[in-house]
Amino acid sequence: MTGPIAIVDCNNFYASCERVFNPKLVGKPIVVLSNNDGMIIARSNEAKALGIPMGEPLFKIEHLVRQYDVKVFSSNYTLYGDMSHRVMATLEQFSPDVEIYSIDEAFVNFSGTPPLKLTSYAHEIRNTVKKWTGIPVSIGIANTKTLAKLANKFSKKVPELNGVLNIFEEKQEIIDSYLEKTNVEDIWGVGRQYTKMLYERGYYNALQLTKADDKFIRRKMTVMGLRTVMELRGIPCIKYEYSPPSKKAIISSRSFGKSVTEIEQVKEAVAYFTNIASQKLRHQKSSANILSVFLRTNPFKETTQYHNGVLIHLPAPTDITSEMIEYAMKGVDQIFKQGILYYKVGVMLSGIVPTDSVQFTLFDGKNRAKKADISKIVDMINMEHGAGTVVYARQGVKRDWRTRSEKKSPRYTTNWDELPKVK
DNA sequence: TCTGGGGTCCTAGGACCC
DNA sequence: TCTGGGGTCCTAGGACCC
Repeated sequence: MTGPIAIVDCNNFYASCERVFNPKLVGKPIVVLSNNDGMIIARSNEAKALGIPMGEPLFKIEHLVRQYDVKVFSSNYTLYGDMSHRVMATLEQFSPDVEIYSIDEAFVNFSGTPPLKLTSYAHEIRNTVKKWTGIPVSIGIANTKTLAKLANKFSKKVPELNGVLNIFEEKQEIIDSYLEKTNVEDIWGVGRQYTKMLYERGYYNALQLTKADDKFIRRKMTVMGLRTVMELRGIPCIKYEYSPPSKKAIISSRSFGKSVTEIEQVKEAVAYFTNIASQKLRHQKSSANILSVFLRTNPFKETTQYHNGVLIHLPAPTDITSEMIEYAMKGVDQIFKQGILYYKVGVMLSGIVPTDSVQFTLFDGKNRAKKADISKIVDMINMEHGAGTVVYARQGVKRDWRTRSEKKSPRYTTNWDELPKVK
């Protein structure tokens, strides 16, 4: 049995979040920057209309910013994360089966809704989300996830649709007309490399792709590509996930606000990222078998390039911050080289297992249990009193390697001191 | 001066085993 | 001259997503 699947996608999510608490920004071009205020990662429609591309470094569009008074923001993930929760909670009022796919998108299972009512129900959802959270969303509905994503693109692009396109059990010729109007690079699952390959072989739009030979697709695009093509044909291949499976890898990394050369600074940063990663690990009640540390220079600079990483197999799966920091420091010692301008470091935890399956060995004794308790207590204090209330000494206090973020909006919804003021 | 961070899945190839 | 076959596990690298 296959029912209708909807994708609900927030329009220009980060830019919309900035706008919710700052009505003066309505109608103004807005861009949001990556960590370090480096490049553009989100744009309002007005900014898109000015021809500002995604992923462009800020310095390359300074002239546009000045000329059109573009409002520029550093990314404010605390705000976006909280707004995301509000949107998702609203969706859960309408269906128990909400699969949160990313910070600004969710698949919603509509098996229980009569097909004739789908479109008006989607409009109702759209209006409610806007009213309750201030965030505009667009909704695509179809028989498969890939077709729902495709419908979603049109719901955004075509103003007459008012933010909703439903092609569930639509006549094949109507679906074909949408497929024909979709370039291969706009298909979910087709990226830059596959686009190039497909163009070279004369496949330009999604309709042509549905008629391609399965063996050819399998050979050139692996089973993933074949799944995409099947889904375009209306055959569901990509599962609907009710509750997200635990993460199989957890990464924490960031580029520095300035070049770093000293091993002590690298160690502080690595300890900091190890702490972040292990908190995420405990949050999903998991332990890790493998910890890897990596560091690299800035690939855009012409200084001596160096990148290296080290994979550390932990003697037993753990979720204890202090243990992980210890191993991470040894890892840094192994790969750190003198005389290098470091630009980015990070930590990855993998080989992840549920913590309840981990047995403490006879030799661990009380000491280890105590350490595990300390990690949990630190988490609790930081949750209650704000992140960073208690930190591990290794992380340093000065942290002058920190990321730049000079144009950040207040944490309107999560920080007592930064709530919007009533005049 | 200035170019993100955090994930997923698949495949090929090497090491090793019997 | 002739030099197996099948399996597992691991890692690196490449593709994709937002």
